[in-house]
Amino acid sequence: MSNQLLAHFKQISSLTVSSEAALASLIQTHSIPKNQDLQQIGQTCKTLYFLKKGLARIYYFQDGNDVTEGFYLPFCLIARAESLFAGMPSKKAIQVLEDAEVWSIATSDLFFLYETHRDIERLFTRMFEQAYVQTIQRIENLQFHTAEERYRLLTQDQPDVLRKAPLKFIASYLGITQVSLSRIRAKKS
Amino acid sequence: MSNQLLAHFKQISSLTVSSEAALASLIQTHSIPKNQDLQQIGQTCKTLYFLKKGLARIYYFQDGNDVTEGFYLPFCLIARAESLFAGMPSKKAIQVLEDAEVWSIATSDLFFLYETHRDIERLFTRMFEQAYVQTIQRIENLQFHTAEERYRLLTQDQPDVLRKAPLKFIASYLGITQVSLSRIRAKKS
DNA sequence: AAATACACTTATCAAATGTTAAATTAACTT
DNA sequence: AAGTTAATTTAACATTTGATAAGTGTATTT
Repeated sequence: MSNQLLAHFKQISSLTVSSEAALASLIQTHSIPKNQDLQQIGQTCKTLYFLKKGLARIYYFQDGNDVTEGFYLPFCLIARAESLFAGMPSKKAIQVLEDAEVWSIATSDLFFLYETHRDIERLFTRMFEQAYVQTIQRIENLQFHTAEERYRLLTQDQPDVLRKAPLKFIASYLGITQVSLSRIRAKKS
Repeated sequence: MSNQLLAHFKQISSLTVSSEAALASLIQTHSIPKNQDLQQIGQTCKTLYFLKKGLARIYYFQDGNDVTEGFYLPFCLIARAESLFAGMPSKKAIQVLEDAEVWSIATSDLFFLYETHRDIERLFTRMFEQAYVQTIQRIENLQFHTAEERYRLLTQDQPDVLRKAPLKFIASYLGITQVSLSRIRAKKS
C-alpha cells in the first residue's frame, strides 16, 4: 500500500533496507471523504500526512474569516509545523477538498525511530527543509506583488490547485477577497 | 569570545562537553562596519551568522526595488536557507545596519561535525525548525492583514527593529511603500 | 554658516482592492 | 425536470494604497 510513498522517500534521501522496512511499518492508509477535516483546530499536530490522491488545504479562522494557508497535492508533506515543533495545540485545521486517499505517520513512533535509524531522521529533516524553503518563497510572492501578480504566479506554479480548489479558498490563499479575485480573472490576460 | 553564543546554544538543546568544544573551535568572530554586506548577492550560502551586537537584514532586488526580507537581532540565526539547503547561489544579501560584532560558522565544517556529534546536528536542526516556524508566522501576518495592521504587529513583535532600522527598509519588509508607511505612522493610534 | 546629501513627511491624484448587494451560473436533490 | 442550494460574477460605491512631486527636517562636509 505504501510502496509508492517509500519510493518517493527514497528519491529524497536514501534509506537502508532495514530503515525502509521500519518506516513502512509506521505508515497507515485511510480513505477520507470530500470536505472532511483530517485534523481539527485545537488538536496538537502529532501526525504527518501525505496524499495518495486528492487535494488538501490547511486553514484557520482570522476575525471570523476562513483563511487558507496552503494547498497540498499528492506526495507533499502535510503537517502543521508550528504546532509539531512547539508541541502546542494548533489553531489550524487540515481539510481534504476531494475524496482522498491518505498515508499517515505518527510522529511519536517516527521520532522513536530517529534514535536507531539516522537515515530516517535525515530524510524527514530534508523534507522539512524543503517545506521551509517553499514557505520562504511564498513570502517572496506575498511581499511587494500586486494581487494580480500573485494570481499569475499561482497559475504558473500550481495550475492543478487552480483547477480543483473553490475560488473562495484561492482568494484567501492569495490574501484577497473573492470579489477581487473574480475581477482579476475577468481581465483579459 | 564565543562563550555567550555557546550558552545560548545550550538553552536551545543540550551539548556534551566534547561537542561544545568541537563546536567552539568552528566559531569565528568579526567586526563589521555599518551598512556593509556580510554576504553578497550571488554567493551561495555556506556560512551561518549570529550577531553579538548590532542589527542585520536580508534583502534582495525585485524589479529594481530593494526589498527587505527580514530583520535579525543578536543571537538570531542568520542564513539564507533557500540557498543553503539547495546549494545554489542566493539572490539575497545579508547587510549589517549598525556597526556589529558577528559570530560565524562555516557549514562545511559544521556538517562534518554532524557525523560524529549527533547533539550538534540536533541543535542546528532545532534552530532551523524555529526559523521555519517564524517564517510561517510571518505569512500569517502578511496574509489578510491591512498595511496598518501589519505595522501594528511589528511595533508589538519587534519594537527594537522599529527603533533602529530606516523606514524605507521597514516599509518594504511590510510590503508597502515608504510613503504609505509614513501615512500610517501619522495616524493617531 | 552655506552647501550638500539623506531621511522622512505631506499633498495630490490615480489605481487597486474592500464592502455590500444583486444577478447569474453551476451543482445537487428530490 | 423542477426546485434548491452553493459558487461565481457583476455592479456601485468607499477605502486603501501606489506614484509622483514637493516640502521639511537632520546630519555631515566644507
